[in-house]
Amino acid sequence: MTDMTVPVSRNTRRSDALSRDRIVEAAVEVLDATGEAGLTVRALTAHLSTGRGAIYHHVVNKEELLAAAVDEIVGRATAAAGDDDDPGRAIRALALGIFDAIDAHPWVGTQLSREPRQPAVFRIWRSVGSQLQRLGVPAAAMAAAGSALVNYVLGAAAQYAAGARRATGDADRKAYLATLAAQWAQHDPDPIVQEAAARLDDHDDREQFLAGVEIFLTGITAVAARG
Amino acid sequence: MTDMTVPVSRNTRRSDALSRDRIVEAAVEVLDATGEAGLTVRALTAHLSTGRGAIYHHVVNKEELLAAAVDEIVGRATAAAGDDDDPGRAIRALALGIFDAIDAHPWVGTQLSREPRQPAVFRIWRSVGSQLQRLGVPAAAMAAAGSALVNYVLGAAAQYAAGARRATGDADRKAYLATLAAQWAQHDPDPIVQEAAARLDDHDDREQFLAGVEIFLTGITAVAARG
DNA sequence: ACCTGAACACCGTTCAAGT
DNA sequence: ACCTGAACACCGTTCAAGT
Repeated sequence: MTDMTVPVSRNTRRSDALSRDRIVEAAVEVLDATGEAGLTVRALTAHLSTGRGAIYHHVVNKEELLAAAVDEIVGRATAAAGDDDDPGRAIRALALGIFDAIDAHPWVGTQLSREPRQPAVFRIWRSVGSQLQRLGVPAAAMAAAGSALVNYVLGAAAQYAAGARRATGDADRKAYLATLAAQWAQHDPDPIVQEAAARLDDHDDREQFLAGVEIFLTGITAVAARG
Repeated sequence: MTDMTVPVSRNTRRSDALSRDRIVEAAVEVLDATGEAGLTVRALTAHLSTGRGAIYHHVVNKEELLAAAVDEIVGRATAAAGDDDDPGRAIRALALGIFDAIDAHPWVGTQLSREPRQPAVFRIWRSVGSQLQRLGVPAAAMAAAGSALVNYVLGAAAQYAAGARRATGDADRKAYLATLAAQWAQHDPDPIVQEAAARLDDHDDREQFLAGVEIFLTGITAVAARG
């Protein structure tokens, strides 16, 4: 069993005033160290060495806190990938940035698809929309194109997050996929499932995620051209 | 004289043995009536008029129970939409079947994207895979095509579920989308967001979901042809 | 074998009381 | 104003005890 305890803050500057930003930062640390289930108000107050009620002085409730933590990570990812001259490359970079953020912080993937009205989702919509516009997608097709890409990215995020949750790093992920493939193959005699399982066993899901983005880009270009 | 024997309970099914199927059926009823948060072991035992521990005689834990409830609904949806001669039409029907199932049972949408290793997700993979095969997607492209489509459907499922959770029926959903659009527009001055919000206000999300399926089908066909 | 329901080890959130 | 921590109203799960 791995030790799941969160290290107590290096130096108890209890005299610092608590703030929303400090609480969100602490939430990210607790989530990274112990996962979604590990973020309890009690764990958070222990990490900040304060009382439970103090949290509620700066944050409405746990849901809002989680949304803020997700937005923190997604904000970094979208900011890091926005400055490519070619909009197609910018979209691939944006998608990969989100993928890698979820690989590093699996709780982000799960939380992103739980609530469409959260800041982080607005942020993704905005980035996707601006790149699709630069790509030349006409206004009439924008809503369909944007939601197709956003839904794909969020769907993939949630699915891959389950793998990343159990296994971070390349080797671990390969092992996870092998197990998953075995489970599928055992669970279902259908030849298509068997085939998919066999391929799952030795593919790179980061590459597969990108292949999906490629399919979308090809589709949106063709649909926009004939629409 | 009237018969004075008071029936202990009109619900004589109490004497029926409890079974896994009966428990799953009851879980679906509780979920439909009170939503995800309403499915507690206590509520379920009340609905079945039994003790808490009895549940654990037939079901491993709450997570497995939820997965079984989701599979029940998704099973009906995939069965209803599998017999079209044209694989393209069959895929659209399959996607719409899942969309409508989530509209009627919003908790399905949220739960589907939470765990890739659940029976309902296998089921969707299987249906999608078999139709893509009939569509002529070569084996080498199958994993990418399948995961693109499945991830899109699951991502959309989760996003639309949030709308359906608050508003079932056409009029309510329109009202929800109008509120969401207003919230976006207020939250963000970016012209692209403003544009998206304006369109969100008067579109049909069922139609938009289908437009996304169309984009992916077009992309898959084009990529498979040149691959 | 199947079921019961009290007990256990947790939750998020509130609020009178302190500084 | 900001913080504390006991108290409240819940959870899912277990298990000795009953039939």
